Amino acid sequence: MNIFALIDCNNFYASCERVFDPSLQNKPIVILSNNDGCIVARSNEAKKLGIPMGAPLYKWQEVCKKYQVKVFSSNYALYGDMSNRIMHILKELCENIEIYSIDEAFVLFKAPLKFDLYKYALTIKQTIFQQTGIPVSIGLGPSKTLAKVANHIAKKNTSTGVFDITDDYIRNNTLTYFPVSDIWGIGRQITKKLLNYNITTAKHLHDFDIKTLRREFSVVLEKTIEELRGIPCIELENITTKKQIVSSRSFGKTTTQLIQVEEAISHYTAKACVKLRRQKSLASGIMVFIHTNLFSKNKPKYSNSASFIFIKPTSDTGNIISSAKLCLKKIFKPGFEYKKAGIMLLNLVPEHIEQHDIFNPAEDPKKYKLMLAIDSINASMGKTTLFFCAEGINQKWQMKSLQRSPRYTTNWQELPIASCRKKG
DNA sequence: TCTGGGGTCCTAGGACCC
DNA sequence: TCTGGGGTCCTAGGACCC
Repeated sequence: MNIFALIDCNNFYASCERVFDPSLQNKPIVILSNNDGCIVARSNEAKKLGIPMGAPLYKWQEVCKKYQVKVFSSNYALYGDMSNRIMHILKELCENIEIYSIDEAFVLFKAPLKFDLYKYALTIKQTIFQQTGIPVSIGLGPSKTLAKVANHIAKKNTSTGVFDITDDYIRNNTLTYFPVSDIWGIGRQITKKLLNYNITTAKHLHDFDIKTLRREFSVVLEKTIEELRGIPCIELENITTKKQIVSSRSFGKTTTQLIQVEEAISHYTAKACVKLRRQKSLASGIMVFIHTNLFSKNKPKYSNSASFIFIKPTSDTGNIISSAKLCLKKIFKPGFEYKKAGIMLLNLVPEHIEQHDIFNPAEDPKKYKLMLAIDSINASMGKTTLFFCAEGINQKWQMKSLQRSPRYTTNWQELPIASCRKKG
């Protein structure tokens, strides 16, 4: 039997902060979303205080003060770099790996297995901790969904941080106590609907007549049930080319000025184009959206979007920014206080498939080379070394990030300093 | 004062065709 | 009095994930 493993970092963002500041050990930590708005990650100590995931910081400000919770802005330069290091180690230790998110990866161990998988999982865990300082948990099972379940258990109920759910007896036992809402793919809406069938645990779902549920729900739930039964339906994916690329942000401060929204849109477009070229794709179109603060009770609300289809797929930042600006002009209405804007690159196609004909000659190769040159300069000398004028210089709309820790691993000025003091 | 950002997949329903 | 039916393609929106 093939076995899936899910390797998941424990409280990843909080753990990253701790690696470089050991005084944070055993202290409650929370990490904020972009713009310092919501709490998006918590250490175990913070979870114990009852601080929920996704809560706006201002609602928990007092609790944070009272219990001296350390509050950080998100530091993606640091988290991304730590993630790369961990995935690199995994690739050295395992053959078939799918990077699922910044802090998670699936590994497929193909039958016949020639070694003790449980022991090997312990080795993986120890190696990652030794080389990066990040603790991980590992779940093992015959399907991805079961590996996820096992990972949950590994995090909460084991001393080793590894749990294997492959054995039938262990699986049955575990599913009996596992809430249906904790299953991968079962969200709030489906949990609510399942309650009508008295399904509250993973075991209930595992045992229920699959055809009945198929009629009421979608094929997605059907697959989940099969997976709980140990029949893998969700394969390991190793392609990481995106089908669309989104770049959007809330502004640090609202703005009524077209020029500022234009700068922001241009900046987001430039960022998305870098990603586009990195995965060697071309975009067939762009969608631009803007809106005011949709939570505000007393101010006028407005939101709108517009899209533009290119004559032929492209990855040229200059051209795409011009199209983005055209879209923005169509939907921008003066007098509103804009809070957020963003763009989406649509229908991405691989570079090499691009069809040329006499009416649509290939993109100017010089322009393409220029783009690659800009990308490589920015990659080696810092993201903002070269940028398009349209992105603006003041960038008054830039997000808030007041409590970011140093970018310990990616910025020369912010490297951690080791000092030794002489005794006596 | 203060409410994230970036993705995927599936389905229903409309438009259109013969 | 009676107003087809089947197929495809596209899009918007919902649900989920981290």
